[in-house]
Amino acid sequence: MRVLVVEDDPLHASYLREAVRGALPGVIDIVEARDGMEGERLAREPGCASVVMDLQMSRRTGIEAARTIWAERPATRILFWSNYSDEAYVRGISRIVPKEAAYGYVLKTASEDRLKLALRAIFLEAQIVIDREVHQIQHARGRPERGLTEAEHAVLVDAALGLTDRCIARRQHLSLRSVQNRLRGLYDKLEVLPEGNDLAPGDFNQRSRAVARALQKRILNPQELEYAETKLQAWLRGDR
Amino acid sequence: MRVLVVEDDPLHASYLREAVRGALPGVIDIVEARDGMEGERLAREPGCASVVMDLQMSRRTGIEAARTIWAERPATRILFWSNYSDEAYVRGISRIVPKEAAYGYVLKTASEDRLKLALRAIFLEAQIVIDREVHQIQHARGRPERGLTEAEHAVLVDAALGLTDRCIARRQHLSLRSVQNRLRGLYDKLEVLPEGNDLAPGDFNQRSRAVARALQKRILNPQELEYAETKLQAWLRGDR
DNA sequence: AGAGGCCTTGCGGTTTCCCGCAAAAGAGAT
DNA sequence: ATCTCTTTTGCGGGAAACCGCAAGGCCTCT
Repeated sequence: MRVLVVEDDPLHASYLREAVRGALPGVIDIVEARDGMEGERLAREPGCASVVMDLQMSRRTGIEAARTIWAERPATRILFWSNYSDEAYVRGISRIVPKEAAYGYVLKTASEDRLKLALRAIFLEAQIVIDREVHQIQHARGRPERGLTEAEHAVLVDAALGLTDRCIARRQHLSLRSVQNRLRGLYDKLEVLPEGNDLAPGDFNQRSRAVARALQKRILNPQELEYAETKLQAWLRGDR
Repeated sequence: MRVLVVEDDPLHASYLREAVRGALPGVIDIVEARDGMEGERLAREPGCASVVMDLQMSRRTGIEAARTIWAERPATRILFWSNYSDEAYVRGISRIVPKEAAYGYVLKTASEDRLKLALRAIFLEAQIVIDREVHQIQHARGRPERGLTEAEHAVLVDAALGLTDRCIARRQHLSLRSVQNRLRGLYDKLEVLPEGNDLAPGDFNQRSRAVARALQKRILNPQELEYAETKLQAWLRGDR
């Protein structure tokens, strides 16, 4: 059995290496990559069906790497090992995970035992393992009152990138008014206006405020926006 | 001699501990804090004039902790040890460092020797040590054509928080038109409109686009915005 | 003092955003 | 089928953002 470790921090990488050796005695060799780009490349080597992946790396995010890995070989088992449980990450992952894949999401704050348990469950038993803190975010997204719809999220991202209502409408195949309606809903859900009383009616530009709130609430994060930006550039050139 | 280590990642903390012991044989004891809050408290202990500080911690940023530490005892020597060299960090630090303080900024990608050298230079010799990569950003800020003025930066932050032009004007003690002028300058410097040709004239909301670009260029980061948000809330309640 | 720069401010006009109102178009339940 | 509930779309208007133009203030240099 071969395991690929994708992690840019050398200290964390060596810690992971020890944990993998301890948890999985059957491992023959451990391959390491220091960013998503390299990880994608090494994942193409034969017999590399088990990956431990850090999110938040410099050159290429773990989510982007996982996207291409799963696109090429959907049966690959990936354990995401991250500092944070931002909704942005959770949403990004749950959008790309294929039905046939086993995967996991373990926080770096977890104990070594939890990590080893997850390694065995995912790579040996093909189970799904999600830290509770992460799972709660996943769960909240399902409820309509909490969390954002996929559609709302898409509009939010476009607004955060700095597109006008009209351009968002073209991109999402909606009318101008519908985009504004979606935004209106976002302003409510993100609690753009200060609670209850309106001491400061004209103090907030709701559009920009919504983006700020989404960043505060970890619904958006800069890495996600960076990825969305490259897709936007492609769209601006190609389609329109 | 006593050294305070403020670092939320246990792996990095133990690495730091070893480096401090190796570089400074005269160290009697090493105190550790796992976030900025705890760091501020422990820094008040007597004889704690040397601090190694991570930026980017969960509960309270390293910059915030450094601000209060230096406000209370400006002679404290602080070595910032960070993953990134974002302009947002560099700007934040250079705003709060007192004249009489020795300090340093070393990236986590630096070798162990570089780290040890910096520890000795700052804590024993009271020198200033800045990694080259960080220093280049500091330098670019001085030039007027590159980088943003303090005034422009303040307006940018307010806009990113979602304030209207009018509200920014009140906050910065400017006229409405001046705020719009500053924003206009920002739109140029941040290259809000796609280069040269204007294929898409009405596609961008420049205000939101400017924030997105600033995040991409690491001129703003979410932690900084979070701090600015608390200051904004205080201002909204108190002054106005 | 005068000239040239830069920053600030005001005026006026166009565009975009924001939103109430209401009609049309599904989706689902009884 | 009809009756709801939700979503989408259009219309219209008030507020904010965006920007060219120009007048005044403050600085430096000669």
